[in-house]
Amino acid sequence: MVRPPCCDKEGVKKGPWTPEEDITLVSYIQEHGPGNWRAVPALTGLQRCSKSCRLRWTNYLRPGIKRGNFTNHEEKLIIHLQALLGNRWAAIASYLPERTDNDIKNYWNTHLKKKLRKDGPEDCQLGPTGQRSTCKGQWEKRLQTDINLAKQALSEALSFDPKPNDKLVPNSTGTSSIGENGSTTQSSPFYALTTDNISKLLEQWNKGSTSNSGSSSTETETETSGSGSNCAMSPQPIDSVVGLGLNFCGPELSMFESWLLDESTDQDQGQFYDMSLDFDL
DNA sequence: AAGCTTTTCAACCGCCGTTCC
DNA sequence: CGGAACGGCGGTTGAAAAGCT
Repeated sequence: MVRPPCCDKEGVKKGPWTPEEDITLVSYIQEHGPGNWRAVPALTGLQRCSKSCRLRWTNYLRPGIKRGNFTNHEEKLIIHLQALLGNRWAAIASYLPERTDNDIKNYWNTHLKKKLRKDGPEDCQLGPTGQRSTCKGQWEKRLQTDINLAKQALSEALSFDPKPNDKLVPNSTGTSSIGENGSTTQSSPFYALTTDNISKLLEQWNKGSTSNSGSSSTETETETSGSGSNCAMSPQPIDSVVGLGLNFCGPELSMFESWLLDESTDQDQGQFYDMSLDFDL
């Protein structure tokens, strides 16, 4: 049985929001806070469905949203995160608190996809095993495949006992972590890629790039400190990189970190692919 | 200047997982 | 426990703006 659309009622307005509607919604949320969206239309008198209200708030009216051009830094962050997480825009957006998932999604679809396609021939020449593959798939999709492979492998290797001298630093989820300086604290060839670790990586990168990335002269990275509140990479728990709680026993951190953070990713991507298949479990 | 095409992005749609009753 | 409702997410659409001829 197919549930009828939530807004499939008479008298429910669709289309662009008017300033008056925005004011009504903002006033309500200022008073009651966001949440309980189903009550919003009734309590505000807005002729909108609850979903529409929530969307308008989260994508447009919510304070702290940065609009306008994406900085070079943000762009690279999105590209890296998209490669890691796939089209999980909400997860990606959790690393760019000033951007909405919708914004990031739009930016990806309108700018970055095109950009990557343009750069495609180089990016897509080598597949994970080094052989040529079609550019159509794009390297980030193959990465996802690799992650899935790793997930499968991990489930088979659950009984794997770390060697005593594997200096993995367990975190709350029982996986390893990155040291405070952002570098790996262990020399083990295995490194558990967790949300926590990515957060730290990105945090490091953020710090580093604020001082040296400034390739975009029109918009500096200092924008991110504008609000000062939640613009630090909030490690708001996103789903594990590979979802489903997989702790990705992937390539050595230094390699992965290079791949993730390096400005020129081409070379490292290839290396990363090679490595992703090297740890044959 | 006008008409056509392309690009952008706000908003909608539908699915899915979670919560509530 | 099961069904309904809700909230959240990703994909898609379409109107407006921008660019091009």
